Amino acid sequence: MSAVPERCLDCLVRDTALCSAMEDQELVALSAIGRRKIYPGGQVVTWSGDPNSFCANIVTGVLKVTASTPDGREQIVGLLHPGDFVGEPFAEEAPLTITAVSDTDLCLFPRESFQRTMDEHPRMEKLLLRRTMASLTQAQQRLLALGRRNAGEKIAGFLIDLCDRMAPDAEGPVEIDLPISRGEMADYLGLTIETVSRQLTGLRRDGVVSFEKGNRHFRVLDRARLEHLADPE
Amino acid sequence: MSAVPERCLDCLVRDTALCSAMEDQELVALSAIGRRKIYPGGQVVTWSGDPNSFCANIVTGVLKVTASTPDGREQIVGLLHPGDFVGEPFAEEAPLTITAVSDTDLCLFPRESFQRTMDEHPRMEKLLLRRTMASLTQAQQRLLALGRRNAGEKIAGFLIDLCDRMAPDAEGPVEIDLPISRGEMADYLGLTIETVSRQLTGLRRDGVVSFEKGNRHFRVLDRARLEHLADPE
DNA sequence: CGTGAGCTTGAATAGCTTCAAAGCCGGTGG
DNA sequence: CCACCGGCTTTGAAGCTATTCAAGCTCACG
Repeated sequence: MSAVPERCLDCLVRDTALCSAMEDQELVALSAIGRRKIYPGGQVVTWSGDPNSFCANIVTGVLKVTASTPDGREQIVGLLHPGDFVGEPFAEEAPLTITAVSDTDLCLFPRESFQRTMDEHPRMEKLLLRRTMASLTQAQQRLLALGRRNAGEKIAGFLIDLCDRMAPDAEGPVEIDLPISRGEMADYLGLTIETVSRQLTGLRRDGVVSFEKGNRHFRVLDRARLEHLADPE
Repeated sequence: MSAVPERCLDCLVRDTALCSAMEDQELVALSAIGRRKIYPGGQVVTWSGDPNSFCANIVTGVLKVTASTPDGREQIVGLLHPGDFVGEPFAEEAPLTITAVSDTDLCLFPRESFQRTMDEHPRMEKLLLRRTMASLTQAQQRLLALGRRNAGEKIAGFLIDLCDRMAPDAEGPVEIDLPISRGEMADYLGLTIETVSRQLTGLRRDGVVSFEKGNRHFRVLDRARLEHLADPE
């Protein structure tokens, strides 16, 4: 009988990824089929249309999930962070392209083995169901943003969401590092890079945010105003 | 010991709704907590923000699921048909507004009882997971449409999807009844009612579709062209 | 110090929306 | 059976927002 490997017991996401639904001794089953792999930033993890061989947990790093039109227009449909689950355990063909935004450490599972393991561990399956439901609700909120909000509202909403994720309970001015480039913000919000840039300089000019140490690092000076811009009534 | 009621055994969606994952004898558990209710077209089933008390299966009819901004802009994030599951079993508060588009017959379950029943019937839970994953993939494809496609592509794609749903394996000209109004198409595609109207007359003028017997009934004359308009390369 | 990728800024344009009015169609009542 | 009403839809003209195209800028890195 095999033991739970060290890489699981002291894993950074032991208590936030799907494995959090498992007792230590159950981890044997998952760890037996999982292996770690690091993808450098910019590298593609899965191409849309390829055979769908893997699922994964993110240990460190950020992934973007993208859909595109045949003529090359791109839409980022999701950004995934440490602890998040990656993939579609039931599709034969990968529906979307997945790319590492920064260097990313994944705990990979062959899709079919993962399905079997899930069958034997209902608590993990239940947790995956809850998370998938939550992802769906989030995607639905984003449908509203893409379909009905204008550029300013999209940008403000994006920054608010970032704050909530990075510093859920901060009071004063919040400092944030953007995980993605201007071009990726554009692909996330259904805008062009130029529109993103103009909206951000607008916010800076109005004193709502300030940028520092390069244009990836910024500070929210007036959160109330930002919230009002994101959701005007 | 109670028996499975007639309304379940000869239910129209016995083999397509979540119940299809259950043996006849298991249905006792579900039928014990479910009750049928008919909502007339136009009536709201759940308001976003209300306590999330119910889930349901659709027996007949069509529902729309909408999200809106505080100032009243609306986005249809999903259309649901007979056999589809409705609701979010894990949220305390309903995240979205659900409205009957046509007269709709629902098989309603109190949310908490439904959760318990699901715990005891893993096959049903598994089916719900599969369907939720599929809904997520569909929502992600719609994010691409809303974020990156123009009005003509949105309309063409919508009509193609309708054809695939209504007549998956038809060859010649397909006849379709639109389940929704122009205004609802606009809210589904992130457009205005006027733009939807203009695009549709454009398609008619170009001989791609024809409208008959009122503007809810149409015929696809040139599917190849419609597909090309939906996904140009 | 030079180079290049990523970002910003400006001007012109296109596409969708807004505002306004007229048309169509189904249902109701005379 | 026909006239009228009201909601939905179509059409037109004007306006505005975001895109496109084109420079120039910044900054990290060799």
